Amino acid sequence: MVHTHNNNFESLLEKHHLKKTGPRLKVLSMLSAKNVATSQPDLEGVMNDIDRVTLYRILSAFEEKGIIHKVFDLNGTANYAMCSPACDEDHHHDEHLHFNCTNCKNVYCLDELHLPEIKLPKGFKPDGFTLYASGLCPKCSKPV
Amino acid sequence: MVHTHNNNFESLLEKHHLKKTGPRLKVLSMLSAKNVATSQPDLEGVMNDIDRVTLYRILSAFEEKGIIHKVFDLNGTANYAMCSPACDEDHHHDEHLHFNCTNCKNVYCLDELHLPEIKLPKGFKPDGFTLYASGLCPKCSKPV
DNA sequence: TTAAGTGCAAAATCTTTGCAAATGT
DNA sequence: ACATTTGCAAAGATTTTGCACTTAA
Repeated sequence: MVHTHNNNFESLLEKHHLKKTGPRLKVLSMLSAKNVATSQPDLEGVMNDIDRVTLYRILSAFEEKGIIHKVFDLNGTANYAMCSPACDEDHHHDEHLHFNCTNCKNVYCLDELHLPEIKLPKGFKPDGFTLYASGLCPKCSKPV
Repeated sequence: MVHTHNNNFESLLEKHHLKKTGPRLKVLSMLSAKNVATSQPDLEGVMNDIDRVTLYRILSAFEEKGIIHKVFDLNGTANYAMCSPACDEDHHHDEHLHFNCTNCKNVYCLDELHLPEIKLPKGFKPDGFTLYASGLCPKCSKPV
């Protein structure tokens, strides 16, 4: 996966015709520092210098542009993660696989995995799949 | 409560040591009338004679007892559906398959389907899977 | 009778909107 | 200079809590 520096963040913003502001760069570096999706509350906690409303707006702008994507965890709270390069404004990944750790509560985006083919009952015309698995992540399943 | 035939709803409530009240029976009949999961707002709309708070409490009691289960649609809103008989207080289904129609917004619970086996990266110890598919449901995919 | 359930009011959250001041280009 | 973006205040929406009244058992 890409190792992103500030320069990459800036060009990412440029690419989407968004101004390179402090709050936006901070959100980008927070999100890409983690390999897990981050919940809105957690983000607020870390960015206590950024207004809550600004955060909402940044996240929804990023989502609209295909820079990040939103995933709801098993409690229905929104978590955000960087999109892989395959995502763009018009077409996000079709298949997402998310892992929700019941111990540390982290949400892992396992975008690179392929879902096996799933057959639905007659008449259902799927255009995308999202799989949630819950259980223990590698860190939490390690023997102590 | 009116004396009635021993219908399924009443024995269901009895079984879980819940009193057979009007609001509860109404929720049960609403939910089992539909073969799709119903959102909280939709439920409120139909049950405008029942207090909103009462509805919250009924739903969470039912969920706790394993009578219904909650499923978040792709917008993160809670939808509720009757549990299959395999659900109980301690152990809901491990595998749920939900279909979210992008046209009519209905959420179908396809509990009877089996997920193919999914292999996760090393270290992940899954204990349950939930699959969301989005697209067109049979009704909406029918040619007009 | 009495514990459980309901309804209303009110608090606590969460999310959106409007607008003036600040900032990037 | 100009359009965007931010921060604050305030409105809306959603969910929870407290308490008195009602009801099923």
